Amino acid sequence: MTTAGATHSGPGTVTQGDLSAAADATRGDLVAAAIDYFGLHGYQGASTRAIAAAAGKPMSAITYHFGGKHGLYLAAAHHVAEQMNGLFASARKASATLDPSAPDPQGAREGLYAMQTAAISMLTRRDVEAYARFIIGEQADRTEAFDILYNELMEPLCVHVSMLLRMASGGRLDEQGGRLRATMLIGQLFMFRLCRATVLRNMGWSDIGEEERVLLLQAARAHLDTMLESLNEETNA
Amino acid sequence: MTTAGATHSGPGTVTQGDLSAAADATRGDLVAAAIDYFGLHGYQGASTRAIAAAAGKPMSAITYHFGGKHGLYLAAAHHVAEQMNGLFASARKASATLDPSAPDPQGAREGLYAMQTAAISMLTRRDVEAYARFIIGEQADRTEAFDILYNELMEPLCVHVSMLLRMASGGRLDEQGGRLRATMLIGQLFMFRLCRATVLRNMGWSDIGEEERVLLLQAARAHLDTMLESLNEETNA
DNA sequence: GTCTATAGTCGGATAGAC
DNA sequence: GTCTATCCGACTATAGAC
Repeated sequence: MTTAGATHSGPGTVTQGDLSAAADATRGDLVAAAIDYFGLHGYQGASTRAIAAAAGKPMSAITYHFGGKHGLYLAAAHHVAEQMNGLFASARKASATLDPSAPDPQGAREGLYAMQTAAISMLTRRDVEAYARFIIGEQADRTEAFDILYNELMEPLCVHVSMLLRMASGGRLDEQGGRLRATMLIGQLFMFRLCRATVLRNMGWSDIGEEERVLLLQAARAHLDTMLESLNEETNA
Repeated sequence: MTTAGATHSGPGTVTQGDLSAAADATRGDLVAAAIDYFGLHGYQGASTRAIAAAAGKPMSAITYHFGGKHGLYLAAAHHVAEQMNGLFASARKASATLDPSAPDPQGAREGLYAMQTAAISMLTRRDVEAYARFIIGEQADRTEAFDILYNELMEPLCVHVSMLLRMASGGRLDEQGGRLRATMLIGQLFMFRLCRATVLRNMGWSDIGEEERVLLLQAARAHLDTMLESLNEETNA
């Protein structure tokens, strides 16, 4: 969503470029509000009135820009995938140069550490809370939005983690084993996002701050290390 | 919800006992339908009309028996906690006799295996799908239903797993460490329930059947074993 | 491109017959 | 206890002014 320095544009006083920039800003505001409301209240529970009001726009703006509630929902799904990928981008870049045909177990392990750190840093971000709930909501409905999220976000993420795991295990894991372990590793941390309220009360935490993130990262790393080492031992035995 | 052999009761032809039994059956049908609809569509997305229709009752039955939509929702929360506890009951019974003051690491480990097996067996049950989504929906709203689910289900479950973990680790885990690990262990498997659609597509599974459950249990056990062993090694070092 | 006003639908709650 | 009929509010979508 380019903001492009477009001020509020009176009719007839602006160039085409500014006009579409203003339209982009409107779309961006609507999508941001939409993710919040859809994530928190579900597709049906979120009203276009409330979303538009939160974005400071009239409801008819949704019809105009997205063709209706459903179109806005799909746009929100794309945005969620994009944002989440962005949050993982730097962690993935660190291990992007790894080549499956030239295994580097230690490099792969460090790539996994980076992914864990990135995941844990997301546990406190308020925007990610809405993203996560948006994703979960789709697991049951499985509309077009599910395909968007799966293809653009979940699949690439799982494939990457799975590849790192297989490389870090020195080839001890097959394709299926890698994907299974990747899912479990992701689930370990995802739990803290999805069941945040339960986890906070249960751990006696008031928030997931710096202190808690350190504890989590230590435990997550230790789990990963022991898992990889036990796999390697089996290989050596 | 006692079914108590109550047939359809015509007016004036039944005793009081049969009347309340029929009422119980009505309540039970409504609650069962409510969990389905609330779980799948959220609080707002589920309409009382649809719930009542699914239960074969008029909408006004909800007002009469539960005072309205909200009352039905709370009743559904109680039912979810009750049912989930029931599904874990036999696994918990196996380790209920363990006494923290007389540690039995091997017994505790077997208790954890039993809990893992119980959890994995839930991944295929359709009713548990609705339960799980019901629970997740509450993590954001945090209404009275959250307290019901937390106090009656999540808290006792986490405490039990945490106790088993601490005992199995030979006292190497402190209270906080036990709870943290318990959360992570639960999350590992919960992931397969919550993101079922994603996991199925990603693993190339069409369903989580006997074959898949075995794979999962093996991996989950292996994780638990390596975690416990690494904790014990640290103690011995 | 943006907004106001309006139409048509569906939601939950309630009253009252049986 | 159970059901039908009805009220009122909130929703999405749309038409049309600016």
